[in-house]
Amino acid sequence: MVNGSTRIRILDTALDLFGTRGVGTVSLDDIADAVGVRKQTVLYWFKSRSGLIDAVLDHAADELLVVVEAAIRSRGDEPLDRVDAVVCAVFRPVVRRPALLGLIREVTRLDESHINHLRGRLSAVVDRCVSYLSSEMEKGRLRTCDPMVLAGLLYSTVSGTGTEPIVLETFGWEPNAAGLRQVRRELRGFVRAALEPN
Amino acid sequence: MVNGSTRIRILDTALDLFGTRGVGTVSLDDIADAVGVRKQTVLYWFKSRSGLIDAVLDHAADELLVVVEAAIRSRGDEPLDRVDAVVCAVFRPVVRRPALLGLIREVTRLDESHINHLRGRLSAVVDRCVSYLSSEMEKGRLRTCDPMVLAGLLYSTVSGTGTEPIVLETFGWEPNAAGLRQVRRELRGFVRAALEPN
DNA sequence: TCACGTCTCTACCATTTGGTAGACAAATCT
DNA sequence: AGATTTGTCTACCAAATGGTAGAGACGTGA
Repeated sequence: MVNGSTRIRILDTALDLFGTRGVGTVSLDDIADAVGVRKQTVLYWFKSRSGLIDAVLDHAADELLVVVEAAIRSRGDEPLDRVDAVVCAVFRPVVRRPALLGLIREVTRLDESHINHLRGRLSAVVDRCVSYLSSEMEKGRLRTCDPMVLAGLLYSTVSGTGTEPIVLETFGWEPNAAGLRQVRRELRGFVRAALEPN
Repeated sequence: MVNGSTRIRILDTALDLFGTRGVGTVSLDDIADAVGVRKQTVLYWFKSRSGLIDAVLDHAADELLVVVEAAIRSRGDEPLDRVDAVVCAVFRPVVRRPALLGLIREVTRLDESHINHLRGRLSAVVDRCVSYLSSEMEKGRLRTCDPMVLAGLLYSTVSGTGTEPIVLETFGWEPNAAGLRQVRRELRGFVRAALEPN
């Protein structure tokens, strides 16, 4: 594996295509064409379509973990600020790499083995988030509710907002840089309001 | 078109398959097998795959509209109760017909023509929701923010929560009737907290 | 009875799919 | 130099895909 560049180009391209068009509707030929290579080269680097999917999920998890971990450690003690930092961190790929969250969202359409693969990669962060929310609730610094379900709700809100520009457009929103900034502002306000202690 | 039953069975089955597995990964053969009929029978009732997709989107929009319209008209004057009623209404299909919201969410993966088709069917309700939120904000009975984006956020939260049980499971949630009731309870609390006037 | 519209079927077809086998060139090692 | 490993390619293949053409079963009205 001296020459990693082709492998990585395939991984990147596959992530983009899987994330924007859905895993199930992207063929090996599509990926190969986009990379500028033959399908058999893809199958040289990844022994099957299924293996490629797992590798791409790993790739995506890596990218996401770096961003989230950094945000979790940042910014003071106040939980609302901390959550806000994570929301911003997860929202950043929406602009910089829209396919990333789109791919994570594809998990619903994958089969058990790929689901468990991805779960294994993300479970640590997920557990950390849930127990953090839980401890802050006990201290009365967040609205009291079920921390597990709350984490899921937060994920749904952020990921849904980031991955469904088409839905936002239906609601009358304009898909440009200014529009994106506004969505982020509203998203942050929404989450903050939903979490403030009673 | 004396015998509508085959047509409707195809429509229902296609909605379930499209909604749970994604439009792009379901073939005409899959649908035909599930209905217990040959692919050519499907192509008799719907002149092409693309035509079937539009028809299924109509079917889904019909189901959804009935539910939402009823909820909008229900329950007193207080906007938080009204929104709550709509949230519950949209959440009901999650239990009764999980594929319904899953299909709506597929809109991101469809091509322009199908997107516009669905948009046309839903725009009336969408506009109504946005202007309702807007007027209640002016009266100071909802947290003030951009009503369009807020509507999008609400949609993302409810639909994401309903269509991604797998994500919720990753957060440690248990997928049974009691779990669903709890998710609904938390979802309602979350939305209510996010909307309360400041 | 006969013609006609309705409905589902069998028989194909061209294209695309994931995957195998192996040729060939360039680099690397001995 | 010769042998081997690495990376990409061409040439295939069987299965599945969306779609066409048309046969035949069925009931209904004249």
